[in-house]
Amino acid sequence: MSGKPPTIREVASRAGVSVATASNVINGKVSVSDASRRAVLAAVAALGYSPNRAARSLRGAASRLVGMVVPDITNVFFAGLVRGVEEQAERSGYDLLLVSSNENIATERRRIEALISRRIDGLLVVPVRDDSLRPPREGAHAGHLPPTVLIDRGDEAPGLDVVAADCCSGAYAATRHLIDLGHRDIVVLAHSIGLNNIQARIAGYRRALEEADLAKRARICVGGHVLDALRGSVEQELRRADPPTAIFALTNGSALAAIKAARGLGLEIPGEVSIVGFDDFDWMSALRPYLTTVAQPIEEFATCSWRLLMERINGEVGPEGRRIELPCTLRVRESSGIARVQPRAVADAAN
Amino acid sequence: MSGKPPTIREVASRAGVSVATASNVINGKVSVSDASRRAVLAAVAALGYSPNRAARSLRGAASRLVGMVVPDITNVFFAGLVRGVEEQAERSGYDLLLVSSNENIATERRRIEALISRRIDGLLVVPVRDDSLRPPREGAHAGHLPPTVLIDRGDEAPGLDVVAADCCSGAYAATRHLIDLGHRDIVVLAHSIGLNNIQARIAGYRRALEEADLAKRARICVGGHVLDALRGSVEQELRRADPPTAIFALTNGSALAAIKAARGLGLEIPGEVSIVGFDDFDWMSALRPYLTTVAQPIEEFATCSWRLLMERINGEVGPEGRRIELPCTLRVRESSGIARVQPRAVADAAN
DNA sequence: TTGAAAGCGCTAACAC
DNA sequence: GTGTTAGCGCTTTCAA
Repeated sequence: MSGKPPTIREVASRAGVSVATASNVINGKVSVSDASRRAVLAAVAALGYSPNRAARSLRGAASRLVGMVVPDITNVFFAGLVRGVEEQAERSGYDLLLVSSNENIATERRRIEALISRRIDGLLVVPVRDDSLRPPREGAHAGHLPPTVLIDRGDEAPGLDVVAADCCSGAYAATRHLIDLGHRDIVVLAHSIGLNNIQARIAGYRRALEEADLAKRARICVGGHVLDALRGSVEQELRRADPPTAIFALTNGSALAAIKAARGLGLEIPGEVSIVGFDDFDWMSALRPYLTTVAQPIEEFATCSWRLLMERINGEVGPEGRRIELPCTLRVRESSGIARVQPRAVADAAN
Repeated sequence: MSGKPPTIREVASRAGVSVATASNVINGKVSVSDASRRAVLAAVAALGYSPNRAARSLRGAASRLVGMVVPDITNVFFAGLVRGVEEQAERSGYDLLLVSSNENIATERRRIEALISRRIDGLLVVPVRDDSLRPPREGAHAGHLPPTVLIDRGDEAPGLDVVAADCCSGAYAATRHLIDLGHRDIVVLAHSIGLNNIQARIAGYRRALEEADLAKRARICVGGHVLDALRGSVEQELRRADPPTAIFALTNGSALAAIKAARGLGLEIPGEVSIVGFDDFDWMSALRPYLTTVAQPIEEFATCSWRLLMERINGEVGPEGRRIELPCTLRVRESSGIARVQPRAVADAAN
């Protein structure tokens, strides 16, 4: 249909000027005579010319392109993050190239490679694992990463900044809230426990338990990434002889699994089992009961990580990695209530 | 930190071979001696070399890059679409560059421009408007679009394929279902009515109404893109002297608004008002009542649009645009029930 | 103010 | 099998 895109040379010849002049007009840096300018602009319009950015960045110019990697675009938390970052990028005159790693470390590596080979100026990553951005062999080559900021997950890696939530305090507050409501058997629910941020949430949970002399009753339920499997694990937990009176779901996905499990067993929320989730977003407000949850500051994640990235791209900071932790907010709503006194009896009655 | 990325020339000299040989090893096309191959591979590893794709595609090679544009990445429908397409791309050995237009036509144009200037091989777009991909001035320059497939929205545009759902039939089935349940006052809810697919849904609704001699009772409520505003519009509708007994929400966002409005007014679903939504996804299953909805075949959207795109990229089809409509599925669940007999009385009782 | 020409990293044609 | 080299589209000296 559209044949080959026109080059700057065609624009120049059509305008009757040299390519250098055409380039100068297009980039509007150097002073050009009004006649030339008009001619070039006319040629650009007539030809529908748009500069080949690949060639541009080949020549050494900044690409004004930033890559972003998230583990799962259908996760509302990551989607919100993307939206926030995109707004920042727009404002700073950058384009955002988004890819998803599908929680798969090989895919992640491959996609990042693809991004880098497009000569992006910077990289924002929610890594699959805390150490996935670390070079394969320690001490070996750095892998030529552009300025990079890790979000939500990731240890301090050499030269990489990390923006994360203060998950420990958030989880502490949630657990504390449950304990204050009289809960003694609180099970924590997670997809997996390999990630630092999940570990931090568990640490916050444990700390609250310890303070209440409940340390021995800590119970952690790990159910994997598949919704139905996760839900199955919760049901199993709920069917035990000594079922928990509260579930603290450490991610939005596990909160969903917890709700479905309780429903499936015919348990009232929060009457028979309280549920506290993580993250907060629109669709939760249609839930009955409305979920009590630990909200992460998505907007701040976006602005903060963008700021760090810009500082790195502009070379305003040293090589050492920085770590910023943003506070979470406990939003008490309807899904958490007074603990039932005799867990077992009530559970039996439900049958 | 990482200095300048190594070039193929450095790899070649370190391996003691020519750049051509290095290139041949890296691209693995031409036969190369084992010794050279080993040397080059070693150099690549040692240097952490990764080919500059910008330079590659500048040389004329396909970029194996496909761009995708969605109006709002936080919309579960679009997010699901992206996930599906990504899987297809992966399978075909393409990388996916995703950008979002934020339902803004200027942003859309700009981002597409950016994508094109990266020399993508193809483009997948859920356009902001049905005609946003049409060249500004008819008959003027084509704008040098690469092979492009429109998804979900879009008229037949010259040379552009369109993959959409058969919204008309889907909406017809939903309306029919409501009518069969005894509903006579069904209001349709939408963000706006400018889009073809929304028009098609309304057409299906009208057709069902006409068949039941209810054509005169058609009622359309348009509430904009802001959740709270939309919800306000629904509440207003529900507060009328002759309130509807059922709401047919034409998008997942408006379904959410409808639920919140009914809740806010203390109306039982489906006892006092039935709700049927559009789209289907995980979090809906935690809703009580579970939403009756018209599900669009997201997976098929992805596979089908990818297939069309590949056909275009490989030049297997003529220049005329194709249009494919995929069937929707009505999923009857809990939010739709028998219509209450005396709408007004019940509504009053609720106060 | 303008133009000629070098060269970014790479691949492909061609010669050895 | 391997090396030399032209040139992709662009920006950027450097001269005119």
